[in-house]
Amino acid sequence: MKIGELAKLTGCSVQSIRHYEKEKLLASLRRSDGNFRLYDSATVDQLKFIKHCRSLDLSLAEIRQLIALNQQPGIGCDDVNRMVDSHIEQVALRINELQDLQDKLMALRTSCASQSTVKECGILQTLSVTQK
Amino acid sequence: MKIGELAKLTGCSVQSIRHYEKEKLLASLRRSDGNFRLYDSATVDQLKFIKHCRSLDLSLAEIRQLIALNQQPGIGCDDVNRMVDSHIEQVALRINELQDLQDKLMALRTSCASQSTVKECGILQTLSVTQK
DNA sequence: TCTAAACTCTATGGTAACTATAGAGTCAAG
DNA sequence: CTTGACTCTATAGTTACCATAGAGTTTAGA
Repeated sequence: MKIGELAKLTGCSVQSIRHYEKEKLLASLRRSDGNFRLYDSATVDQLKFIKHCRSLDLSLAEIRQLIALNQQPGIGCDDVNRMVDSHIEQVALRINELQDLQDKLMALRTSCASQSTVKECGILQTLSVTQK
Repeated sequence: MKIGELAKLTGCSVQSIRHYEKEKLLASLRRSDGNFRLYDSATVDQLKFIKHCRSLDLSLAEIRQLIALNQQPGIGCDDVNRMVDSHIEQVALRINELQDLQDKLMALRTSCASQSTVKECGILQTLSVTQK
């Protein structure tokens, strides 16, 4: 099949697929006489794997690592566990950051009564004050 | 004062300051005979304002808007409120996304017993399965 | 006075994971 | 045999910077 059909089957955009190839996440492939990329059902599965990983916000570099690990069935999978653990940690950190941010934004929001003018706007005044 | 001192006083990097200038967040300025940028204490305040906004994750475009609004003291500040509200909404959305992600990652993590091999790794198996 | 260190300048390329575009070539149907 | 749909490569854009190169400026010490 050609790239357009692969895209439809997996829900990836054509450009993403070419991007993954450039980033070496998709195995080297055959080309038609007219230089079109040709794929088979194995590629569909590979791409779905990648898409699943991306939906978990794993980076392309991490996915590349997982693919490499996957090709050494015999070795221990501690590395896989470590990657997922560290990813969970990153996400937790980011959630905390965003919650702090949310608190600050809410506080800021209460500082301006609507119907006020820019001159008296508590938000702009607050933003002009040096942070602690 | 020159850019290095401004950077020290505000905690911004020299490059950031030059970047803000290019993005028209800092007013046009004087230059020394040797073409060095020269600043005064008003710039320190402007830059602190910008830094405060950035700490709230406002984009440079949003900050540019706030600065423009700030220069029209008489008009209503509904636009300011709207910006902050929409920002709060964006952050809330992102937090929800990340929490969903966190749940998925935790579930994934439980699918692999440590001491397993890659071949049997529940994580890799799970990732290979098509998503709902 | 000379010189070396510290500072500044502009311009450019890199980051992440794509999207969008241009300009050209390929293929299938009517 | 042509038109439209598809594909190709290469390039620029997104965001808010950071890093670097290569050049010029300033300042402090010898």
